[in-house]
Amino acid sequence: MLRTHTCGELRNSDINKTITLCGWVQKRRDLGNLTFIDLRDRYGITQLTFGSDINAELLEQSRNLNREFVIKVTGIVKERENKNTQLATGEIEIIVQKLEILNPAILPPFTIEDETDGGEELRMKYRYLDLRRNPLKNNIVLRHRVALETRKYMDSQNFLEIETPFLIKSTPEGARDFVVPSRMHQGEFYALPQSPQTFKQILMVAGYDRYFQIVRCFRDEDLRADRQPEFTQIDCEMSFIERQDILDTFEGLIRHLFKTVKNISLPEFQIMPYDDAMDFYGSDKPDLRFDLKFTHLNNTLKNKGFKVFDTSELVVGFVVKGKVDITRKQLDAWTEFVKDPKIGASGMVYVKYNTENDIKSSVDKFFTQEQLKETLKNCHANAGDLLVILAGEKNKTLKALGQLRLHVAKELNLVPEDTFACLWVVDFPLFEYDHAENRWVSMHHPFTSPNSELSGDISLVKANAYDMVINGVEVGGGSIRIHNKETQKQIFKLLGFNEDEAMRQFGFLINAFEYGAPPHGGIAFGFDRLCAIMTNTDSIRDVIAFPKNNAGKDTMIDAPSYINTKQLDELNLTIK
RNA sequence: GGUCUGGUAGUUCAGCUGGUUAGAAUACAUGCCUGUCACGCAUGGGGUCGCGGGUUCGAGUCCCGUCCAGACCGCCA
Repeated sequence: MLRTHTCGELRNSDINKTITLCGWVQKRRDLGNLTFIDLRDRYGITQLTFGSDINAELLEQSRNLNREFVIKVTGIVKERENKNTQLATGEIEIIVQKLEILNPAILPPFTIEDETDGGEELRMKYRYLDLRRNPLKNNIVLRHRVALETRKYMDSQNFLEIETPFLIKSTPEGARDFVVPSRMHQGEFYALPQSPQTFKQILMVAGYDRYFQIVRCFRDEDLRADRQPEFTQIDCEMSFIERQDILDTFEGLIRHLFKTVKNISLPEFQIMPYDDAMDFYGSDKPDLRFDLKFTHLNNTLKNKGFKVFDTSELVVGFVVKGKVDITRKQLDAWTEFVKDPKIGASGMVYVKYNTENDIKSSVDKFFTQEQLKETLKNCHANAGDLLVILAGEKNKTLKALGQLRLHVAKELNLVPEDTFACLWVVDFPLFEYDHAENRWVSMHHPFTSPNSELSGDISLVKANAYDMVINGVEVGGGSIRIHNKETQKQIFKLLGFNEDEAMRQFGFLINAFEYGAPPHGGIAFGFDRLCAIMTNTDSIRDVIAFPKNNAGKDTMIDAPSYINTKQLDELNLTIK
């Protein structure tokens, strides 16, 4: 060992000890005949002191120490004349007796500080420097602890962590696969798994009735702040269970993680049907940290002579408490927001509940004070509250109002910090219609079991599926699976697979089910998203050591990149 | 595939309706300084204004194209 201690651990109790530290030069403060150096490692910062009255030669050498030099010092721990309460080691300093430069460093392109001056692009290219910074380091440490506590909890619940292959078979359903050409079987390709879905179900058939894995998954789709081409899931599956067992087990996991990692005791999770989530929050992943719950207003506002409402399938709104004095300018901005083509509403109506006898709205011409008052009463509004209303085609309007709800909450600072609103959303539709492909597709995946018979209007069939939502982010989702061959065939048929095709793609699973498949179900958590929520960051890049950028590139190693002709020849591939 | 925003010193940015030698902060270098911890003070170096084309007497600024980055839509069973 080159060192006796780390830069984060020396305290008053260590005074007069001779110690050796290694680390990076964070900062030099040169006062002439006295120089201070902040020495940094993973554990913290310790101040080194060089003085002309201690050792003039060393003082001279200390002047050569620039930012990010890697050095080793031996010295005596002394109590500081001026203590620094900001620093864990702020009561002591090291009077250096011996200095060794282990490695000099060139000037870093941005400052290695909590508040760095570096932009995103530079920080990605020099990720090893970015990772030296506390905010990122703390995230990486938290991620480790979340993984560790996940394993502890899952083990305590009798789950086995079992690895599944990365080189598997491509299936056209769902997201695009990353493919890997096979050299030994030219013209054939492996696919990287989008999830270990089929393998974990086969493990259930194999009798490993409680499986989990912290596993990398791959999807070749466009990226977002919360989407990476490779990402990590906590993938889980259980046999001989019902939905409630899954909800209990994994609410337990999340509760354990928040307790052990953040010392937060989460309240009990709400269970909300998908239809309610859409009807009252306009989202299948409602953010329940704030209210702004919708009220449906067809009864009070439709067929009263206002054409826009009368011709709309749905009139719906939400109350913003105490915001009656909001400016016209802001209301106009909200209107513009919902009229944006990607939101898609055609306008916004507001009602200002000034006092009992003074109600002002943008539709005063069409409604009486009494009608407006009744509407406000319906919404449980009080004097001083503001009501905003959208109208139009039902699903579109609900989603638009849901977007406005998030926008308003953010703009008016209605989102409390350090709060975690967790819920289960259940009873999703089993299918949704893909207008681009003109066919029904699974909303979750084709192994999800239905809640009812597969007859009649299949758009009404609910899935035995569930999502866990925290602060408006879908952190996990799963379902009770189909373990019955006939149901599975029926689903494939409804999805437009012919039997040959289904057998070619999923024959191994269908065959396995014939050898005694237990009733089973599972869930997968987005590990990166979970860590992002626990660290209060918006981008999962901040909790991944080496993420890809917006375009799916790793700018540090410069990937993806071209391969040479020899490699292409071996694979019998040509680039067009 | 699309929409929007941005690209100016090592870095983060300012630079108005086009008009002298493109600025600030910070970083860096040199000098001074014995209690700093965002140390201080003084001095100094540092620019292909992303790239290409166009308009103009004149372009960092306007127009077209292109590249790069970020956010979003599509997409993500």
